[in-house]
Parts: sequence; structure tokens; C-alpha cells
Amino acid sequence: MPLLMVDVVLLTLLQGSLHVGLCRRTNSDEPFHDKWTLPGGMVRPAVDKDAEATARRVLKDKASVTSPYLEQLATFSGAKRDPRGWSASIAHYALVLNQVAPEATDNFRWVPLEDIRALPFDHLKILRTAVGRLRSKTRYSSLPLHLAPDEFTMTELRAIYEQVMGGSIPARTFERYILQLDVLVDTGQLRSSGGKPGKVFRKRPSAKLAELDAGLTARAN
Amino acid sequence: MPLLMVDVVLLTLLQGSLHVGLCRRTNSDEPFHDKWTLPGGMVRPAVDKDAEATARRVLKDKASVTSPYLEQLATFSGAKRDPRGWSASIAHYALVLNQVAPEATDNFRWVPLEDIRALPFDHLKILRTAVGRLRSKTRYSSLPLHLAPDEFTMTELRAIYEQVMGGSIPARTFERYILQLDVLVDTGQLRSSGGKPGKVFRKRPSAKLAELDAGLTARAN
DNA sequence: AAAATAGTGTCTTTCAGACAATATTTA
DNA sequence: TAAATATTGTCTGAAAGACACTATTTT
Repeated sequence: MPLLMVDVVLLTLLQGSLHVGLCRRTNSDEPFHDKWTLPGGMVRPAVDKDAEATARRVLKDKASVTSPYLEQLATFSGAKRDPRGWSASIAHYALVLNQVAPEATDNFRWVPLEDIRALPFDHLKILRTAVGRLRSKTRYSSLPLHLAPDEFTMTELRAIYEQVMGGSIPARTFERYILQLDVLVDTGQLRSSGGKPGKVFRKRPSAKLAELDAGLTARAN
Repeated sequence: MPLLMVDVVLLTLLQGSLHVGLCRRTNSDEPFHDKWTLPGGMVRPAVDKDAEATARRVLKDKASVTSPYLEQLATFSGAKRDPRGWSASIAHYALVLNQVAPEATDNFRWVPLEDIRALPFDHLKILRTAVGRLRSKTRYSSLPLHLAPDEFTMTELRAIYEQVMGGSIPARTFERYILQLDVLVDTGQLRSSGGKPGKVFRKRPSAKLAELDAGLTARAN
């Protein structure tokens, strides 16, 4: 019988750059014990309604993350990816706000994306696929909003997008793009960071966002 | 232990419209016996290198399809999708050329997409996801080329794209788009279908195509 | 010649990006 | 006031779609 598990690429923005949440494998975890890997775990049919539920359980147990943006990525399978035998991992990726992101503990920590050179199993491949997917979806959705705090200026939000995309974005282009998406609400406030103050925006209520997302999916997916 | 299986959405173009390949469940298949479903089967760790191998085996055994374009779609999982218990299906989709498409048999047949109202399990959901994915990828790749014969005119290829997208495409726009993708080779031949003959094109050799695809994936995926 | 189909020229609209100009803060 | 940052105006170029016009077949 093949092993069925879920691994999660947990991403957040810390100190202005993308970080991945990694867990230390405890002694009872046979292969790669004490190594840092993506949070993951076996599917437990008696406990988990479906694979997404497994992902949420894993995030809660291993990273204390409770309600992230969570989406299925792809399934990585084969005889060789895990020394324990033929396995399939239904990989997911999750985005959390840095204000909500958990502190580092003995068994959990955030690592800057660019510091990661290798990971056990095929986790590096999974990580790269997740970042690729995030960047791809960023072009036609408002995914990076899940990495943004409650309130932000246009410049701050643009900085988030730039981190996600790994490159600079012309301010004019970004402003036109994001406003036309109709996902922001102008709070009327202003906030300065050393020069002319910028308008403070807020995310549109999530109900409305989900609705927009659904429309997008229907068209783009 | 959860069941791990693979289901495949097998698509081709017949009589100018998209058709799905369905298999009749034999008597030994417990639930829904004698019903028509997507070709699928259990993962066999001793036989299959990975889930894609399972998909190829299933296609060969149940639909006599040998070398289709094949890609992973998503994994559908949960306690309720299969009456036999908690299961996960690593769904794939495949495209075959109608010249290569198998004949109908007692246990296999092609059904026009628009005739499908219901399917056992969650196969209708899987089918819809596959068609959505195909349409989405058609916008920025040359996927429908896998549904085209060796040689074709611009108009014929456009008709294929229109079937896939489910709507008409301006001829001028299509021609510019496909030529700029650089996936076609002009054979120098002409072929008439009742009026001015059109140039006959051929797909670029697959090595070159794979290269282009890789570039696309790196960017878009 | 007429009908049918293919291919080209070109205009308009749209949108991204460049960049200059203006506006409003803090130091 | 100078420096920093935010916002707006507007030009240019690329690409999509509309559409008319030309080209080359079959009947």
C-alpha cells in the first residue's frame, strides 16, 4: 500500500522578504530525523474530511497556524521520493500574514527563501513549484493580499507584490492594475513615511473578495 | 488506509467537437457497475513508478491509448467521494489525436462533451476542472496542437482552438497569435477546401516544442 | 463570372511602461 | 527650504480586434 501524506509550503513576508515555515523532524520521524522540512503528515482518514483538512491539521499542529489562505498545489508521487516506500504527497501552499505568523520554536522556524539550497525528500521541488504557482497567480489575481496587513498604503502593497514576484514593478502600472481589480477600499486616512503621506487602503471584505475570486476562477481556471 | 487511485480525463476532437473517453465499469467493479465513468484505477506500487505511470497504464489497458499528451490535473480526496471509503484520486487529463483515437468497444466509447449531464463519483467535477484547465492553458500555450493532425491549414487549426475554447476567434488575431508562438512550420504546400487554398502547416518537431514549453512553464507556472 | 475561402493592410482601442510634473509631508 | 515620498498627466509602443480589401481557388 502506498503512503498518502500532505506537505504544506507555508509562506509569509518577514522583514520585507518571503520566508518559508520549516519544521524540525522529531526523533520519532524515521528518515531525516532532526532535519528541517516542510510541515507535513500522513492523511488520517478517521480524522480528516479530505486532504485540505489534513493540511489544516498539520499547519495547526506543527506550525500553530489556524486560518491561512490555503490551496492545493499538486501531488508528488513515486517509489523513490521517500525512503519508507512508494508514497504520494498531496502538496498544498499556504499564505499567512506576518502579524499572525507564529514565533520560532524549537521545532518551527522561518527561513528566508533565498537561503534555502537543499531540503530533504523532494521538498525543494515542491517549494519551487509553490513559488512558481504563487507568482503565476499573482499576475491575474490578488493572492498577495493575503500577505498584507489590515491597512496599508499603495507603496507598501506594491512592495509586497515586488517581493512575491522577485522584481520591481512600475508604480503607475501597479496602481492602475490593483485599482481596476476592485479589491481595495480607500479608508480615507493618510499615512506618511517620511514624505507626502499616502492613502491608506484596506482589503475589501472577504465575502466580496471570494465572489471576485470565483469569477476569476470561472474565467481563468 | 485511504484508497489511492488515478482517474484520467481523456479528450479528443471527433466530428469537429470535443469528446471524452468513457469506460464501462465491469461487473467486478463494485460501485456503479455497468455505469460509464472516466477511465481510472488503483495505484499499484509494485508496477507503477509514479502516478503518471498509473495514468499511462490505465489509458493503455482501458482505452488502448499509448502515447497521449498527459498532465496531472489535481487530486480529489475525501471520505465521501467513493462509497468504498476514504479515497484520493490523482486526476490527470490527456489529449489524443483523432486519427489515433481508439474505436468504440463494448467497454469504451467517446461521448460529446455537451451530452454529459452526470457521471458517477465526483467525475463530473473532475471533467469540468479538466476542461477549465485546458481552456486556461490554451491562452498561453499551444496545448490544442496535440489535438491536431500532422498537417493542417490555419483555418483548420483555428477551428480546433475554437472547439477547445467554446467560442469563435477572430482569424486575424488567431493567425498573429499562433505565428508569434513559433510552433508551426510552413510546409510550402497548399490545400483548398472549396476556395482559395490555404498554406499547409506542420507542428514544429517535438524537441523544439518541449523546449518552448519549458520556457513557458518557467515563466507562467 | 460567381461563390467560397484565404490572406493582408490598416484603423481604433486598450493597456503597459516611461517619465515628467505636481503635491504634501518631514527634517 | 530641501529632501523624501506620493500621486497624477500624458506620451509612446505593442497587441487585439474590427473590417475592408485583395488573392486564388472551385463550380
